[in-house]
This record gives sequence, C-alpha cells and structure tokens, in this order.
Amino acid sequence: MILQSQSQSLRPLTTAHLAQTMTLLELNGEQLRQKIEAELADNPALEQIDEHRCLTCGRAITAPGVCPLCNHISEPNNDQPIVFVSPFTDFKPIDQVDDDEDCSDDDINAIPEDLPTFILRQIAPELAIEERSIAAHILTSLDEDGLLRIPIIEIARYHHCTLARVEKVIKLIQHAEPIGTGSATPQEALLIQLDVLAENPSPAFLRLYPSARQVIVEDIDLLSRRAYNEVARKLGITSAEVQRLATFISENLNPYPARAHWGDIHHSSEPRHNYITPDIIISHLYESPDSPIVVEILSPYSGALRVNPLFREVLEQAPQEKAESWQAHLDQASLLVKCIQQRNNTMVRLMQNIVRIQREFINHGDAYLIPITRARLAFELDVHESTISRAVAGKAVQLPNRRIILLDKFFDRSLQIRTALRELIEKETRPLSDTDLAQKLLSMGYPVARRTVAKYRAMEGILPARFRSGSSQEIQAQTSRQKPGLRPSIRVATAAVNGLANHNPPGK
DNA sequence: CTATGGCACGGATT
DNA sequence: AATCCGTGCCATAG
Repeated sequence: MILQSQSQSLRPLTTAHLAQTMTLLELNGEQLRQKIEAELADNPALEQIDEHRCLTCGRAITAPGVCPLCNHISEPNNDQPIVFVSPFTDFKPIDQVDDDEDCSDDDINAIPEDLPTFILRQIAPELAIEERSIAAHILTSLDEDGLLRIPIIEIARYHHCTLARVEKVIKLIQHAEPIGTGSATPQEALLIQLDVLAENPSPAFLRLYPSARQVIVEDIDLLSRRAYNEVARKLGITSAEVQRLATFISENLNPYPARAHWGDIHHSSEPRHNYITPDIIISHLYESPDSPIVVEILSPYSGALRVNPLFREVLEQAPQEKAESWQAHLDQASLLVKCIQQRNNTMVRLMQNIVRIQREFINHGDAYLIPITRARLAFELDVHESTISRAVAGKAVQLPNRRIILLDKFFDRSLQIRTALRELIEKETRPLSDTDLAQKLLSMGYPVARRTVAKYRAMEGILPARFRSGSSQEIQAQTSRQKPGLRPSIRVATAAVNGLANHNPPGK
C-alpha cells in the first residue's frame, strides 16, 4: 500500500481527484475527522452546515436520525441490507458538558477516545434523541472508576423525565463495554458483569454462578478481606471452594469498570478489545437476527459539508492579487466535497456486498465466515483491487452482538478452519495430536497440512497436545479464549496501543 | 520413534 | 513489487 503523499496539490485535475479519493478512502473515521477539521480551519471556501437529512428519504430534518415519516422503513428485505452514511458520530452533548482533557490529536491509529464518548457511541443507535442528553449527562457524571455516584432521581429531575426512562438509559450503559459502567456501587457492577457472563455459560461457570451471586450481594467485604473461612461457614461450602470463587471473581469481574488494568496478567497474542471506535455499525432493524440488517457508516462530521456559496460569490469581485489563491481554495474545497461523496459511495457499495455475502457470519459468528478475497469483491464491484484494500484497511466494525472487529476480519481466509479446530479441541476427550486433528479436519472438508494445524493452534493460543491432558485444567489454562460466543469483555484491556491490522485478532 | 517448533521456499494476495 | 500464508524438511525434545 503506497500512500499518495499527503500534500494536496491544488490542481483539480482528474488525477488529483483520483489521488485524493484514494487517500480519503484509506483513512478511518478518526483520521478523516482530523483531516476535515484541518481543512475547515484553513479553507474559507469550505463550509460545514448544520443540516441533517433523514437517513432513508433524504428529507431535511432537525437532528441526526430518521425522519418521523420514514420511521417505519418500508419493505424490509433480507437480500438488500440497508446501508447508509450516518452523521451520528458528533456528539454535541458530550462536547459541551465534557471538558476534561480533549484527546483530539492523539496518535492517529486508534484509541482517540475517552470513556464517555466510547460508550455513547456504542449505545447511540438505541437511544431516542431525547435520551441522548440523558446519556451524556450520566456519562459525564461518572467518577473515575466508572461508577455513578449521584442519585438517579437528580438526573430525572434535571431532564424532566421519569425515573424509568433514566433507568433504561443506565441499563444500556451498563451493558456496553466496559460492562458495568454506570452502576451505583461496585457490587452492582459485579452483578451485572456476572449476569452478562451468565448469558453464555460454560458448565464450570454454572456451578459457580449461584454462590458467586450470593457472595457478591452479601459478603463482598468479607471476601475482599480474604476472610474465606467465614464466608465458607455462611454459605456452607468448603473454604477451598470460596478460594476458587474469589479467584474466579478477581479474574473475570471488575468492580471498577473504568479502571482498565485489573491485575492485567494476561499477555497472549490477543490484542484485547481496546477502545477502538467503530467506523461502521452493523445492527438489525429489529432485535431479531433474521430481521433485515442495517449498516451504518459513521461519518465523522455532523451535518453536511459543502462549498460556501457566499465564498463563491465573493470570488467574482476578488481583488486581483487574491484571486488566484482564492480560486485555489475554492477548487480544493469542491474537490474535497466530491471526494468525500465518492468515498461514501464506495463504502456503501462495499458494505452492501460484504454484508450480503457474510450475513451468516454476522449473525452466527466465526464459524460461518465465508472466505473471500479482496480481489473477488473488487471484481464484483467492478473497482480496482487496491480500492478495496484501501477501503478495508484500518477500519473497525461493530457487529450486532456488540463486538468490535476490524473490517479486515471479513477477509480472513482461515478463520473458518480455525474455529472448527478450536471446537474440535474443546470437544476432544483425549488430547489429539496435530496429525489427528489434521485428519479430522480433512474429514470435515478442510484439507490442511499437519504443519498448518500447528500454526492455527498457535494462533488460537492453544497448547500442544502434550500439555493439555485433562479437559478440566484446560479451562484454567486458558480462561480467556475459547468460547466463540463471547467473553469479550470484562477484563477490559489496557489502553495499550494495538498496532493496526497485522495479525488478525485471533478468534474470540 | 513421535510430536512439535523453526526456517525457508513458492504461490497467492494485496 | 512487496507481503502473507500454507507447507515441506529438518532438528530437537520427550
């Protein structure tokens, strides 16, 4: 991927046009935002107008979203995902209320987010417009641990709305990453995390669940003082079990959701769920997985961009010596606007196709990913391969199940096989050697060499056969991976940098 | 002797 | 043209 040099030549030749479209395409949301901000700052010809259009019909409306008329989207159709560019990302409420460090020009790649924005982004699609200011209020009132220490009633009063409404918003916040944020107490946060884990239980987990719950509700302070014996007595279980319980809790739950590191022990390849801003959000029109898919391509500026018509007029009477540079500004601005439209257009078409092809994957997880190459997609879209590469590079998508993945993952050739492999090993009764595994995979229709099995194993962080004897120890050996379903979360990653898309986010 | 990890080569992908 | 990925071969550990 050779980058076209950032310098924008001012000539509106088609080659410049092309070059800029390309460059824009490979920018992800945050980068594009910066670019546009810069441009707005020093190009008077470019104007940002506070105009929103209905996401489906294009009618002008007052706030970002769907206009009342279109609120019911006509004719849901499974083969035609609804794809649109959405102005959702600019969260006015936050910008106004929130004034701690503004991390606008951080590093370019990721993590340009503070926690409130990060969460708001996740839940925005589910909020009614009036609810967004409530959410913003709540999020900016969190203390540094991510807990909400102010009374809910106060918020309700302030916004003149019912308690139930505020609670609904809080509930959404609590279930967004990092899970538990917005709880009133550490206990509440723990309980929510526990319940989220319970949605996708492993047998070992189910055994622990009831007592874990009880301990958290009643005896959390005993536990934190490590008074295991006393807890054991109260619950009528052995103190060894309490011990286990404690380990489980400290490993999987986090009483202070906003604190990123929590004994951050684990290291393995996993580029943990960092604070990546999705550039695209995929969700279902209704909650059900077979309702039509809605793809939202977030655009990093609010309202619309256009060439300032006033500027155009003034240009007519420009003083001689200014005329040229003003003309240049004008050209540059209109070029940018065009290119952005082009970029949006490309992204929309791209997503339409990806979603159509990978619908099963989006709904049902890794095992259903269809291997597809960028080249083939390029062919179907009738664009150059490099266009796809650029469009895909460095962008993140949020799936309906809330997980945020890199768009690259849709093109992972081996993910399907790796998931199969993982499942195979989970179900194994005796440790299977790589050769055995290769054999099994072959019979499942995945012809892979023995050597390759080893590689996949490594990618998934699964130990060699020798080291995983019983299936029970295995659970502790790798509490973090396995279970395709979800375990994304509780242990929120450090905000450590994650390089962009080198190795794929192995499974999860 | 078997199971794995390392290195390196060639074809596919970007 | 530059990279990535699957494999084969070989050395090493058990």
